[in-house]
Amino acid sequence: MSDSLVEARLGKIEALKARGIDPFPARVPASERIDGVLRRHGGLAAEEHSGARVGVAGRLMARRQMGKASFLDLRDGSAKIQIHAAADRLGDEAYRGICDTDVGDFLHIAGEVFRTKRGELTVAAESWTFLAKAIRPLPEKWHGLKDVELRYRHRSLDLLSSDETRERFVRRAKMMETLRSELTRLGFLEVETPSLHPIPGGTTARPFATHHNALDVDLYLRIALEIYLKRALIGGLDRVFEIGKCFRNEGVSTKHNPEFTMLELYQAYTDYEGMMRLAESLVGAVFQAAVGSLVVDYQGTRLDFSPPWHRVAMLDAIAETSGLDLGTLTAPEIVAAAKTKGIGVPNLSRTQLIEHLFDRFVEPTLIQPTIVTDYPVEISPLAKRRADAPHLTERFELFVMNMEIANAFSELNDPVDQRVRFEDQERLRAGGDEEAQRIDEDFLFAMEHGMPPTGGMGVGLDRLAMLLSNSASIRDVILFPALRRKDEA
RNA sequence: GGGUCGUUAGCUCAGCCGGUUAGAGCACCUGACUUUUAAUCAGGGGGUCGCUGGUUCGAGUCCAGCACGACCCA
Repeated sequence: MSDSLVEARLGKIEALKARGIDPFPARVPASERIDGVLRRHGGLAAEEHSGARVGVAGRLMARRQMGKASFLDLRDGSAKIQIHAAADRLGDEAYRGICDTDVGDFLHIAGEVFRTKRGELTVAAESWTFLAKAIRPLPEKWHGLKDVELRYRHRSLDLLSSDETRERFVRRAKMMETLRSELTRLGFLEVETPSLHPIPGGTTARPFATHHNALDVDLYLRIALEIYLKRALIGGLDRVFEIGKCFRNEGVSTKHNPEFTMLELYQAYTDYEGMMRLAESLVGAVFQAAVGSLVVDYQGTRLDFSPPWHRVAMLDAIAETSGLDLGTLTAPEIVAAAKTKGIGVPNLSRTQLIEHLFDRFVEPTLIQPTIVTDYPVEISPLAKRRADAPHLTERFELFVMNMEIANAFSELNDPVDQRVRFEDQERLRAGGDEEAQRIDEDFLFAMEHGMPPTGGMGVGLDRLAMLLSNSASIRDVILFPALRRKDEA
């Protein structure tokens, strides 16, 4: 087994100790990040010596040994640099010591920066220090980890051996940084709200349930950030946002992870039209920062995020794609109309039929960024009704590549209507719909003291990160995605 | 939940129609080598072929079940 490799490495640890060298020292000689060294000495010509001494610390990634001299590749979190170790410069004992290190170990190297005749910027080691020992070999240096299961289960190794994987998470970090700086610039305040909710609210989804022993109450991991953020907004924090994990006890797929990251923001004195403009500008800023362009390739499809995005009302989109003009048709009339067009549909409520037809005909067509507006009131219990069509709401969802990326409303701020909506949801729950929302009296109590007209939006950041990093699966943009437990032994 | 495919050394992969002791490259060990960069050259060690059962004179290979994963579908 691999144990022979591990045992050999453990033997090296003992050998280091026997020579009085700590294989895991706490102190590190002065060092600077490798990218800084590369930048500062980038102007050196081939075979030119800088005369400058530097200290660098990092992981040994490769070794090319030629007897009494070796080239090593040392990498830190910023970059990689070549080290030249030679017996005549280091002395025989130090050279033998550095030859005894393994790829994967951490070393500190001090020496002069020069450029080799082949043109590679290199540190000519004058002294070195052991920083930490690795007792298992790194993945294959050229192919890295190809088995996706290993990549997800052992992400540290994937990150070490794949520049593409690193780049995905760099882009994700730029996305987060840009969202925070843009929203802050616009006067939004970042807040944190509870993850443990007595009533899982803000959307329809199955929650994870847990129990607080000391308080002896059942609690749920949040499925959305919405309700508490609106309570903060009612309190006068009238431009707020939160970036946080939400949890849904549902299936796992290339587009779903049971815990995922949401951005939710609420802005008083605007509406869903304002949210459309904000979505365009925020997403644009993110693409500009992380990719440098509003036009990107995603899995072979060219996506153009330049504003304004296509906008279409839900029922219009259904009419365009299915040929079914639902108008004010009742559910049985819709089923009949579908039949005359040769479309078989299940026997559902009017709203469920709308959702069904949308999923079946419209969603597959939504490739370029598209804002779908005017959702039925029954499935939008927290959104304001359209004044001219009270069965519809001022709500939109952003779709890209058939994926729902964002969801936004003119927020319902009428506490009387909000109570009616909750009661409608409770009726659905009583009728067996486990995901229907529940009356939240604390939320209503706050709203009853007055809530300003508000636009709010939620953005699925993992999916946005997929688009930014050309990732086919949500697992590629989550460092440690949910996987089934694999029993050892 | 259903279908298809996959699982062989630490990693990347071969392994044909079921037939001797399961191979290669990287990594590792030994030796040579002072400008290499997937260094090179010579030699060596390393395997519960995912797990369990079945068919067979004989199973990495065929069959069934299970586990894990990927993709597609609901």
